[in-house]
Amino acid sequence: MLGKILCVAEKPSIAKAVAGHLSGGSYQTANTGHTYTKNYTFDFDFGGQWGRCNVVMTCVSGHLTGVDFGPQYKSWDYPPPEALFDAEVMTLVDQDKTAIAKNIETQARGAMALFIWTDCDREGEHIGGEVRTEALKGNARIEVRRARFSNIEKVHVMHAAKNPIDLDQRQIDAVSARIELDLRIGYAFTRFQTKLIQALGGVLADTMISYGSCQFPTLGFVVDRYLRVKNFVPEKFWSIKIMHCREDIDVVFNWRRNHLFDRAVVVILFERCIAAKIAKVTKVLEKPTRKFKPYPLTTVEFQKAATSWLRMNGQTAMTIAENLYNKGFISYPRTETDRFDKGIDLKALVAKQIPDNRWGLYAQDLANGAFKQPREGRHDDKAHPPIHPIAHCEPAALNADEGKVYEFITRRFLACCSDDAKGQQTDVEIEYGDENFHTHGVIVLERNYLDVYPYHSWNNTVMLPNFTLGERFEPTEAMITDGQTSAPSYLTEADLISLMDANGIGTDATMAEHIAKIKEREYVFTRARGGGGGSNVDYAAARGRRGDRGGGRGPRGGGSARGAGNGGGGLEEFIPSKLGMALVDGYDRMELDISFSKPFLRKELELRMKAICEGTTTKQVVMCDSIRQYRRVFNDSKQRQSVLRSSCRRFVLEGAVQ
DNA sequence: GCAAGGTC
Repeated sequence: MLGKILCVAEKPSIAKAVAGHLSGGSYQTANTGHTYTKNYTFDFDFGGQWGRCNVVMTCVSGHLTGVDFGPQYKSWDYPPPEALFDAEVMTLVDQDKTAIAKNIETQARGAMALFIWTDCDREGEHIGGEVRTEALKGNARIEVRRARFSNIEKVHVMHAAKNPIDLDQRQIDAVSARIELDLRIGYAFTRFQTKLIQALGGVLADTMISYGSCQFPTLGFVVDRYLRVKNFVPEKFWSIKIMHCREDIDVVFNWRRNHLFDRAVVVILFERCIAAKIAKVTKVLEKPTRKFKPYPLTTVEFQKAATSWLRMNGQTAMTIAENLYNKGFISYPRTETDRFDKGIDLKALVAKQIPDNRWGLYAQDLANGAFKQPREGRHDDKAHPPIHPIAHCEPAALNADEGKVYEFITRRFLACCSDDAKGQQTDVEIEYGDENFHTHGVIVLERNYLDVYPYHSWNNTVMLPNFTLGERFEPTEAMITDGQTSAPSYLTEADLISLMDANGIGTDATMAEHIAKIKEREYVFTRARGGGGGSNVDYAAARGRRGDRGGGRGPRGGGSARGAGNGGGGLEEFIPSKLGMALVDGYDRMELDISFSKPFLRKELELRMKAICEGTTTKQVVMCDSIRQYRRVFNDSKQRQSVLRSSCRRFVLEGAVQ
């Protein structure tokens, strides 16, 4: 009779893949009482202390538990919100996960060991801790180990199975600190500001005004850019442009000084050029150049591309990618990794695209020898490869939006496996009077990846006539040009995602949700770029539109209905509502120790989590310090609440423009 | 009625 080992992965796909590798493809499948999870049974030789064992491989579906306050904190009236900073927090298995928890508890009975196969990131470690808790309920003596793996190639999985490590309690602690702090500050401030602002009445009387450590900085980015556009003062400038026609080509030479803000100075310098009459070629440089193929695709880059090039919002794009993943067409869509692991057979993946009638010939070309190893980015989450197609998919099998996403992911992958585009560039510099001018030409010689990746273009090519170093010529024309500095643009969703990414707001899997959330709360709205008159839409009008939808919330989770239509093609840009402006303005005027509309608070939490992981501090210390800090900010906010109240009155009820 | 993070 063989000993038993229970293996638990973070999600069904990993459980199935690992079971397949360890069993050599033959395992028994049993239901668990939960729709998405299965138990796979087989034998495997773990070597060392365990030897050949009977294995049950199963999984959870993300986090097993959630946190909440006790029933005595249900009311928003009593006790006051600040009580939530000390209130006991309960950790309970989610309602819809009880069957999963029970399955682990049951399977742990009679098992010698529990092997945890959750993703090798911080959240995965915490999920591993949740799995351990359930297993120990069924078997207090079970030995708990953790498999360390960064991809699900067979060799790698086998190695992970035979070389388990321990769960990292520090990472578990770091995540549980984050969970508890987000709950306390989120609930406390949501209740505080909602009650405060609802009391103003009018359109605000029944508005939910949530606070979250990710929502507010996201709103802050939108407001910050809005104000920069609004407060922008254009400045006039002047420049000198030289034209010369040779070999029937009109060449434009641009001024090395670019432009100056003093017209009189430009006129003097221009007159000296004219007086000199003859220009002299001081530099002619021809050299090869290239346009680099893109990096392997991360989730953040996928969302930026989808919102910029595929005309859909980030949330819709993610939902579609998840569907394609669940149907087995693409790899896991939540990844920070922008380099392919050495073990992965990229050529085989390319070959799978040969049957396609859009890019099949191109894939064939790569397979026939044009294949180039993808570039290696610097990010590796050690849990998932870059997003790539894993099976060919006929267009007819997908709806329009799914088709666009699949096409993008596939073309991106083929582009990664191609050669860079190559060209020849020419730089010519001239001296004219005391001033220097330059021109730049490019000829594309080999398009390479551009042939399969229409999202990039290299069309700004300019062919230059021949110039010789040291030659002198009289320019055809010289003129003073004028212009003015222009305001930055309002944020696009891609810009917003970039800012969130750079500032550690949300994760690849949640950024789109935070953006959707601040739209749902009507802190911000989007409109087609160039639309509107430049002032933000009235908050009351926005509320009226919600009423038109029948008073209910928008379709839950159903991004596709609204996400697909972007008003016929233009890029969408983000504008704060009057309520969004009021919130940022109000909290800014309160001058709290730590700004709510900036990413500082979240960044601090991230640093504290990192410190817990590195062992330089503990969860207890972090909880104590953070709660003290939050409570102080809360008390300050309460004392200065009239400031927030008057901002809301001014922006929303009295309709101030700014 | 409130958060952010996993995942289906």
